[in-house]
Amino acid sequence: MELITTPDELRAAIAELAAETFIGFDTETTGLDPHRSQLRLLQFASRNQSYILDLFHFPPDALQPVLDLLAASQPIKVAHNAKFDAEFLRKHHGIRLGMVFDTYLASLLISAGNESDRHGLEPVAARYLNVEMDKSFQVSDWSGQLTESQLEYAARDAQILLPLREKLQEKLDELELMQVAKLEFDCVNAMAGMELAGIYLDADCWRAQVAQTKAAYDQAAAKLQKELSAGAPQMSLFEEATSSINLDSPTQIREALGRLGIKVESTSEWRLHNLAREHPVIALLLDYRGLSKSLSAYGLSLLDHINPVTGRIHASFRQIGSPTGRMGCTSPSLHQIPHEKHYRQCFRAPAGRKLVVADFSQIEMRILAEMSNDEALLAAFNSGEDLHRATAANMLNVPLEEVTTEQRSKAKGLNYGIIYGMGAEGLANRISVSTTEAEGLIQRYFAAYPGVARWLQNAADTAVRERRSRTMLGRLWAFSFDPTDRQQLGALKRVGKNAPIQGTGSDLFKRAVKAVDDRLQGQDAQIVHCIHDEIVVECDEVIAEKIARLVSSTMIKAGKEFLPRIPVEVDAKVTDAWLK
DNA sequence: TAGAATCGCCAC
DNA sequence: AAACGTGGCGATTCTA
Repeated sequence: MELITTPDELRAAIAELAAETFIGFDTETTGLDPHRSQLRLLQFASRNQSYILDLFHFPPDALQPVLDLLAASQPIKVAHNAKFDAEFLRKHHGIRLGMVFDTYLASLLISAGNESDRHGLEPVAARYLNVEMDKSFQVSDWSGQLTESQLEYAARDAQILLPLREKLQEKLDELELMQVAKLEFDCVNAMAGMELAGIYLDADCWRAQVAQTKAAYDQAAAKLQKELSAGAPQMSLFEEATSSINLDSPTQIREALGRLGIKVESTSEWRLHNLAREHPVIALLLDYRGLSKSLSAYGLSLLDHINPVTGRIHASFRQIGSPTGRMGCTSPSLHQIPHEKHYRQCFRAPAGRKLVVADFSQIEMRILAEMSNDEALLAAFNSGEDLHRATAANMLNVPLEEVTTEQRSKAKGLNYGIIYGMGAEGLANRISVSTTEAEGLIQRYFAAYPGVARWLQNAADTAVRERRSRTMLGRLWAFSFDPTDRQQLGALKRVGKNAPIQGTGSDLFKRAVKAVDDRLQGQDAQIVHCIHDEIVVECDEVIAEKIARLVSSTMIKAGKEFLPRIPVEVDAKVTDAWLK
């Protein structure tokens, strides 16, 4: 291990590192938030030497060679969760990390959805190299005088990455995951940029929204409490004041309903929904639940996530958030903000700026058409007609213009349900028809789209036979369902149908995210949010229309790579707030 | 009593 | 007494 303390030593180290194909790269920082913490150490490893650069004791104006090395596409930087390091480099030194091999993402891909595998550097090194690493220094104080053992720890982290990459590369090749790995590695910079930028939330707007909800909630709670207590035994005023029903407790609600003569097995929404018309108290309960959810999940606590330095919300994105490759988002989960206007209008563009909200239209149905090669479905998309209307026409063998609103709505339910492996009962529930009618509809659907029927059957069979599935780019999900268990077999078939579609959607979307992020370089525009098939960009208002066209065309081009036989449509809007 | 498990519900 | 997929999160209830 060599501690670099002078520009001369740095030049020599860079010369050696630059000659490599791969170098290990890691950083130590004084904290986890790039906006509030400092970069302390940069650690590099070549095949035979490791270097540490202490940024607290090195002239800042002599750093350029190392920044150039990091920004260059060669050598490839091997890092564990490179997004983290990339954010600090972008924030404090204004550079984008060049080509990376991310051992964290590689490990996730190789695990193929196995939830028991952990993916920190320590467990990954243990799993693939049989090396025991002591990570206890990770949380040590990296802001003061560093001890020799801290430096050794730091160097070791970078050193292990090269042998780890070799092993992971072997596995990726073996499992034919290199294409999807490349896709993921290429997406790291876009993810880093998005997290670092964050999204602006108008706090006053949000507070007003919460206050309004709170008032409605109080009213609904009081009314519901009164109605539910009607069946309770007579109580003194004191008892009434102290022993009220906990409206958030399914158990207590069930008991209270029972006293009113309404017997229910469970108080879940789908079960209560049909009873709401018959019993006003149930409608009241559902109303209360909506407001309660709104206050707890989308209440003032969201404001706690506003970063004091930037004034914006920097959610944590997980690039591979599920076995299908969809991203995950936490702290807060910006993926589950309701789309009612009073919530989303608070996510805004600051003064002088605009948001471009762009999403792929019906992308999973298009993927189904492409993968299944179903002639009628392909034709439906290529005709440019409304998909659900065309589906209804195909199912009922009637001309397009004769399709009624109700028929279209049922066809829509089928189109969405089918990609989740839905059965007759599920469909019946969803579009409010009898199970018999639902069975008939599904039969008609498969008669209209026989290629889809064949593809779905094959996907389910393959899932049961091989207990795994792949996307167009080869992303793998090894299922842990037990096919001898009846229920799990059902789930296995449904996931077998859905995973290739949803997963290919992820592949396609990530290609788009990377491409859009690349195209926005050098412009006053930045991706600030991603939700499965939607990209939100914040930019200077003067260039917003141009950016919208750029984002849209870039997304379509990325989509076309996956869907050569189907038109790809993107709805892109320039707005002041996160609204469509 | 703290953490795990479950319920219920938001997104795509 | 559900079973159309993927997730996260807050409140309640269970468990040791």
